[in-house]
Amino acid sequence: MKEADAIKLFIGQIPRNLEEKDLKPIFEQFGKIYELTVIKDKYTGMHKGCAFLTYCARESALKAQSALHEQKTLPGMNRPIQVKPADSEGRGEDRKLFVGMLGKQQSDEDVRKMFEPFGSIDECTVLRGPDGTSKGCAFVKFQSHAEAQAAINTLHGSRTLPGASSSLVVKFADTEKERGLRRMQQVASQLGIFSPMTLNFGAYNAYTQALVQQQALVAQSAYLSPVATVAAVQMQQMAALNANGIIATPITPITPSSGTNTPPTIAATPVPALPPPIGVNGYSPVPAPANGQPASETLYTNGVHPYQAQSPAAALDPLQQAYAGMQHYTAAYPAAYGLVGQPFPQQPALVAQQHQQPQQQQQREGPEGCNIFIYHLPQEFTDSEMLQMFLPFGNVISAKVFVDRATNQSKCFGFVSFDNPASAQTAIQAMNGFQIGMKRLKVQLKRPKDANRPY
DNA sequence: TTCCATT
Repeated sequence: MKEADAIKLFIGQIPRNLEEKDLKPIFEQFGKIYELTVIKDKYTGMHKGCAFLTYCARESALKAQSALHEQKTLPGMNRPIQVKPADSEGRGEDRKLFVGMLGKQQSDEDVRKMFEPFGSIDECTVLRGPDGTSKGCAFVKFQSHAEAQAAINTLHGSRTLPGASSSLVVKFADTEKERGLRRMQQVASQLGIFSPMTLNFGAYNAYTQALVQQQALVAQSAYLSPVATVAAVQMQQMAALNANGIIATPITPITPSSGTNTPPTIAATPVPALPPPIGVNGYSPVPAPANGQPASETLYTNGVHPYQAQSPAAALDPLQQAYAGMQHYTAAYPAAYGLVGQPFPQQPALVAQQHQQPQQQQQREGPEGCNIFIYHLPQEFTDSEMLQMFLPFGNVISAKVFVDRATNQSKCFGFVSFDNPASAQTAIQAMNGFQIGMKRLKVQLKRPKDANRPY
């Protein structure tokens, strides 16, 4: 039926309204088709805009590739059709580079010229927005890993291009997994579940899993808007990542309620709506403390005692953190919070304090040495989330994210004040350099007001 | 400053 050395092709950039029967005529002209499958979402059945194609003859695949790949654009598509061996056919990894800090003016050709000396280039594309303006970065794929590595060695940081804010970045491009994680963060923040206690809990992961399955079912029944369907698909991707062990949490299968269920809400405030923990089985990524204290003592002290030096987050080597990426985020965040194994956040200490001091609405500063400055906060972090982030380290007097007056957008920095310097120091130790996504928090003592005016 | 999708 098919030759032993047949090649499975990946077909990309096909309109989502084209099914196998529509695609067949396009490809049949190059030979007899053994198998043609449009790739669909596992849960929603949504057409993903690409397909796999195997010809009976290897020769047909080669002919189709040279005749079609990047050669024509199907109706409704912005980019030319892709016809190339599927990833499963050979290795495609570790030879593609991400190039950052390009000037906005550099073209594909400019970039190609820069990288040509290091080897044979398979692809070279400057990333552009919808309006065609360069995003200041590019992908360059070499034929071999060694060539790509050579380019990194020579070019990375070698110079600063005109119009770029820092020196040239040349590194291996994100893997599929890393992309997935990035997307996950985006979705999480869009859904408003970015707050510290989300994503990190076993209970929440199980909850997410339940949501995913429900959403998928409901989406299939066409109850949901396209936006919600997309969300469901992305949630499913999150679950897939989860299942791949990136988030080291056991997943308990959920049987969705059948029949006349109301479409669940992906709520803006999911935390209070969380169901009881589901099948977490006491799993915790935090190692037992070495000091002989019962683990539960460590795990349940948030907001009650200042954090100890043995704080798992504080103990992490910053270099480890640099490579741990999102995994670090998911694993160490709850540790920093002392929240692992506890499904719901504690009563914030600030609430009680505000209660005691109802009149004082001012931003309160603690004494000198008690106030910390936090920079590189996630854009979507609010006062409350920052408060929660720092509660484990002591009594928080105030937590304020600075907001642009015109746009109401966070300026991504803020201040937290404690009632004693030790808490501030503990917070700095634990959270300075803490990685969230691709950024790291900068946490340091707030400068005294007159710091810049020595006299 | 991370893309267009890889059962």
